[in-house]
Amino acid sequence: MKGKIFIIEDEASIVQLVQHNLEKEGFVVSSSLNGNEGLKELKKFEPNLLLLDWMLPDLSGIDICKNIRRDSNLKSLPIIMLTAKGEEEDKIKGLESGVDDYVTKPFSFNELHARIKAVLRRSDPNIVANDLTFEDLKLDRIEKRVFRADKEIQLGPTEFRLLEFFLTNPKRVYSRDQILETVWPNNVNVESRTIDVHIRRLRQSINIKDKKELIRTVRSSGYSLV
Amino acid sequence: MKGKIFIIEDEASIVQLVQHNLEKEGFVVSSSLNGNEGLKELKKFEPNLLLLDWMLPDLSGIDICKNIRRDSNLKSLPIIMLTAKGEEEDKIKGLESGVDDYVTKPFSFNELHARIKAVLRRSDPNIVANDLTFEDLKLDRIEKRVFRADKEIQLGPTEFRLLEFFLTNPKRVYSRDQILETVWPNNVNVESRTIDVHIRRLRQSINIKDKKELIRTVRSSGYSLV
DNA sequence: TTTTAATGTTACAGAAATATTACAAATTAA
DNA sequence: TTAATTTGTAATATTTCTGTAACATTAAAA
Repeated sequence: MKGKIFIIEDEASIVQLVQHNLEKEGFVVSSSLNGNEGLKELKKFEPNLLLLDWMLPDLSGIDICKNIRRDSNLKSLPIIMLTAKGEEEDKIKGLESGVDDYVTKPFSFNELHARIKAVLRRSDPNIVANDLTFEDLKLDRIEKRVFRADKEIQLGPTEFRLLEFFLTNPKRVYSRDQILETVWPNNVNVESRTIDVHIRRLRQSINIKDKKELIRTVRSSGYSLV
Repeated sequence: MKGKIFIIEDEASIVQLVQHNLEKEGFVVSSSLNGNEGLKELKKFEPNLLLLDWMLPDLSGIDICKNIRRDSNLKSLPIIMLTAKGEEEDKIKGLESGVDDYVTKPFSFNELHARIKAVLRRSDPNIVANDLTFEDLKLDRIEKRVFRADKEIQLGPTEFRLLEFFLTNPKRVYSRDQILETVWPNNVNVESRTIDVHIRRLRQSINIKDKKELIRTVRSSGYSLV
């Protein structure tokens, strides 16, 4: 069971696409095209997460949000809001009124999916897969622990994110730029060579003598997990 | 380069979502919200594939289709049509008028993506494939690995690119100049004879005893995969 | 056959990419 | 605050790759 998601969004085509994709991912999904009805159905449906459009014909997203936070049964329902490009003020209002995250339209499904997983991971950990494994390597996202051959390994924050990144797509070769984009916070400028150093640190931590090297260097291309 | 895709579809939200997702996948995408303009832009854009809505405000999908098939430059342009649920008759008409495949709304992006790859693989194979194979030779572009008869082979960066190049058009004979242009980074000046050396290195790596030579020398013309 | 042009082979020096180390600044914990 | 940890970079070491030149071999032409 992957959890239940409710969508309140007035653009039918968006609802269809998102709903279809989420169902393919194993979520149980229900939706409503307007705010007032949505609120009612929502209470019956008891979702684990709500996708909420910010611009609705009847009720505004902020009203729905407040309404939910006032309701003791829904108080802790995670909400991801869908905003149109440039509605920066709304984002701020949204975050103030208790929204957990936001996604700007147009968004790719992958982007939305990643946000949903991230939010669910915080609020409802056993709904989402939290363990990444590869061979005798295991990474627990909840407890932030890493094991090699059942022995716990201590990693610094950056090395943890780096390994987490590699584990989401083992074997695939990533360039330094790709690694930088994904593993480092946005708009941070670090030398591309810096990655070599972190790779070195990660290698040192996860390598066990007599066990094979897990990180492969692909000259002129990047690195991958092997 | 993954290829260029043009979209003619009047629902802006669908266009946005599909375009965004396709661009994330590495395609170059352009689009138009109506038929007449679309046809014009299409000719300028020169896509590898067209996504065509069947219900447009001005021109019908079938008209566009016929128009395209009549144009000698666009004759072989692969078309995937987007139909609403239950327009079965249209599908038949569509296939008769030269559509390559169709997708029924609402569709998941993955579904669409799969269709696109399938159609492109037929029409324009080297745009989409990540695995290149020829006889018992296999090159994986994602993992950057090469196998001969299921045995992994280690190649340097240049030899890898060289083999990748040959694999996109096996059997075809390439002159040294053509090889140089494509395999070497632009505005690099290397002796044409240098290629002989790399060919030699590649041969040494991919040849297995008792197996036939895979690279053929065509005296005074160049080399090819055989 | 001899000659000639094209390709094959080899070795090697410089270039390029990566690995390693050390350290100071920044961040976090105590 | 001090101490400990983490980070990014620069400097240096090491490894691997590249291009070329010199010489060898082969195939076609004369």
